[in-house]
Amino acid sequence: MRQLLVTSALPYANGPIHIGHLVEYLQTDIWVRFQKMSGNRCTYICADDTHGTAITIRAQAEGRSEEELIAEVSEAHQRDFSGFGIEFDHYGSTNSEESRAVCHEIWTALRKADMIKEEEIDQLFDTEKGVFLADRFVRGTCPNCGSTDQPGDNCDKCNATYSPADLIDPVSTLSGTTPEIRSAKHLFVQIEKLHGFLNDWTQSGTLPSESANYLKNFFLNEPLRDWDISRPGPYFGFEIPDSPGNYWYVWYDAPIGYIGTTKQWCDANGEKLDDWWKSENTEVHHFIGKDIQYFHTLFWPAMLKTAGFSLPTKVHIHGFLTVDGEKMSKSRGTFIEAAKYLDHLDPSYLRYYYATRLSSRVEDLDLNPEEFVSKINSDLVGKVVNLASRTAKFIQNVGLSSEYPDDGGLFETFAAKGSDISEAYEAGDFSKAMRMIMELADQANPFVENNAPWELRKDESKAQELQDVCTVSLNLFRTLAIYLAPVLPELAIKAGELLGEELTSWDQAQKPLTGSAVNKFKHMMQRVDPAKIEAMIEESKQVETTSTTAPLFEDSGDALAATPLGEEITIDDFLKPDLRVARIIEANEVPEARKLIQLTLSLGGDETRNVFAGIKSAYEPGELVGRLVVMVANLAPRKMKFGVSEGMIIASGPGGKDIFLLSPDEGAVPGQRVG
RNA sequence: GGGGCUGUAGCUCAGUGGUUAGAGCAGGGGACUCAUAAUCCCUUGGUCGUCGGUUCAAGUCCGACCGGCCCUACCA
Repeated sequence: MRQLLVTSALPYANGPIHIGHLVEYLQTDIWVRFQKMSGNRCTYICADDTHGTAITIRAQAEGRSEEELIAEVSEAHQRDFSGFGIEFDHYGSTNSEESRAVCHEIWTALRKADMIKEEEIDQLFDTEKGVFLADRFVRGTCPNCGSTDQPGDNCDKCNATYSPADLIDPVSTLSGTTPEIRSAKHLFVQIEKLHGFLNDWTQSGTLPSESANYLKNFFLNEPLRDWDISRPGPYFGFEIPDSPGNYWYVWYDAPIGYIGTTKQWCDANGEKLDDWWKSENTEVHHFIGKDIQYFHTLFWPAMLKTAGFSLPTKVHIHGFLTVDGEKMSKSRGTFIEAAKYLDHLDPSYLRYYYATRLSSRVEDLDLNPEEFVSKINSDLVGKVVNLASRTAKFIQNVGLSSEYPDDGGLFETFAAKGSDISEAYEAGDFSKAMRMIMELADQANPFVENNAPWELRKDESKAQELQDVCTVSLNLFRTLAIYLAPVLPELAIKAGELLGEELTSWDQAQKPLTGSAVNKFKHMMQRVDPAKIEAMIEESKQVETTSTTAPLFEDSGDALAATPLGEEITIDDFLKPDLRVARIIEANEVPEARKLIQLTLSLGGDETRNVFAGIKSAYEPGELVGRLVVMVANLAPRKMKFGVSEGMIIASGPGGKDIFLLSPDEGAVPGQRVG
C-alpha cells in the first residue's frame, strides 16, 4: 500500500470558485478517489490562500477586516467544492498558526544556509493609501513606445519590460493619485545557489516533459534571479521575525500552506507531520495549473530541499479552460461560477465531461456546450445507465442468477481491462480511461440486443435464460460503475443501491456479483436539458460586475470638481420631488425644435404624461421607445412653445452628445416610486 | 523578442516508423420497442497545416515556413 499526500493549488480568497478552477479540483478529486479505491492511503489537502494586497483592498472596499472577508470566502469555497463532490481530507487556510510555524521553520533553514540577502529597491508608493504599489496597481505611459495606460511592469503594445519607477506619468489605480518613488528594504532568496539541484530535479521525471523543457530553456539556461519574497508593511500576511516591518510575500507562504494544513489534519487525526512530509514512505503529489508552475517547480523545491522536507514526487500540471474555444468571458456569460452551475446542472455532468478531456499533458481544455450535452446523454445515459434501466426490472423479483452464466467471455473482457484503465487513471490520462470504459460499454448494449430479454420474458419456460441475460447485463453495468466511480461517485452509490452492494474497491470489478437481490430501478441520471445550459449562461451574463479581483475603475475627479456638491438637505427635502419609474411608449421628433424630443411616458395602466426632453443631441427617438426611465412626476406642468410638458426625465452629463439617461435595473415597473 | 505546446473527418479527439489512417458525436439509410426518442445494424465523410529532408517504409523522426493557444519571474 502506498501512502500519498495530494494537494490542489490553494484558491485565492478573493472571489468565488468558477468552472475554470474546477478543472483542477475535479482532476485532483478523481485521482484521489481512484487512489483510495485502489487501496492506497491517500490524504487530500487544500486551503484558502489568504494573504496579499488584493485581500486588503477588497476588505477595505467592503468596510471590514481581512479576517472577516477570508472567513466568509472560505466558507463559500468549501460549499462550492462540496457541491461538486470534491472531498478534501482537510481544508485549511494559510492564515493559521500552523502555517506561520512552518514559515518560520523554513525561514530559519534558509537563513542558516545563507540563502537570504537584503537589498534596497525603489518602488512606487501611494501616499494617500499609504502602501507600496505592486506593478498591477500602477498605470502610466510606456517609457519605450509612449503608449498610454500601460501596467507597471511591461507594455502591452511594444512588449518592453521596465520598472514601475520608469513609467511616465504613473497613476495609482488604488487612489488615482500620482505615486512617489520610495526606497525600501526587501529580502531575497538566492535560489541560484541551488541551480544544480534544480537542474537535476526538474529533469528527473517529476514533471510533464513539456514543463521540464520549458523550465530548462527558459529559466535554467541562465543564472536564476534572486526571488523577492518580502513586502514592506502594511501587508496582510506574516511579519518576518528577524526583519520587523517586513512581511513574507504571499507566494512564500502559499505553498507552505500545504504543510501547515497537513499539520492541522495530523493534529486532528493523531498523525505525525514528519510521517507525511519528511518520510521517504510518503509520496507528495501536487496538482497545479500551468500558470504557477515556476513557483512549484523552482522556488518551492528549493525551499523544501533547504529545510529538509520531502520533495514532490510528482507535479501534475494542467492547462486552462476555454469555453467554445475562447477564454471565459463575463460578457459572453461563459465565466460561470460554481454556485451558478449548481443552480442549473448536475455536478456529475461536469465531472464526467472534464474527465473525458483531461490528459497527463499540459494542454488547455475546451468546454463545448453541444459536446457536453451529447457526451453526457449518449455516453452516460444512453450507454451506461441504459444497461441497468433496460434490464433491471425483468429480474426485480428473482434477483441475480446464483451462478454467473456464460456470456461469451464478456465479463472476462471487462475485468481484464481493469488494469489498463487503472494505469490510465494513475497517469492522469483520464480521457484515455474514459475512452476505454466507453469501448466496453459499446460491447454491452449489443449483448442485450442480441439476447432480447423482452422476447424471453414472453415465454415462461425461458425464465432462467431471461435471468441469465439480465444478470450479465447488470454485472457489466456494475463493472462500468466501478470503473467510473472515481469520476462519478454518485452513480456508484446508486448502482450499489440497485444491487445491494457498496462499490468501494477497484478489485470488485474482478468478480461478478451473483445470487443477490435486485432492487427496484430508480433513475440514476437525468439527461442534460440544453435549455438549462442556456439559462445558466444567460444568468452568468448578469453577474458581470460582481467579484472583481481589484478596483478596475480609474474615474477622474473632473466631473465632481466642475460641479461641487450642493448644500446639505434634509430627508424631507429629498422626498419632495416624486420620482417615478416610467416607460417611454412614444417618442417623436419636434421638427421646429433644436434640442427637444417629445415623449409620451407611461406610469402604468392608463396614466401617461407628455414630456418635452432636451436630449435630441444625444438620442434618436427610435432608440428610446420601450425603455424605462426615471421621471420627476410631480413637477408643475409648464407650457412650452410646442405644448405642455408634464414632468421631466432624469439624466446626467454636461450636454451635447454626453447626455446619459438614468435607467432602473431589470425588474422595475412603471409607476414605482424612486427613493 | 525569448520559450513551451499545438495543427488528423463537419465537431471533439485516438493513432509504440510497418497492410488500405481510426473512434465517438453530428449527417444519411434501415431495424427494434426492454429502456430517460434510449438501443442495434449498415453507411457518407480525410491531399493527416504547407514545403523540403532522413528512411526500404513518415500522420509518426528532422528542418523551415504558415496558423492557433499559453508562459515570460514583484497579480494571485
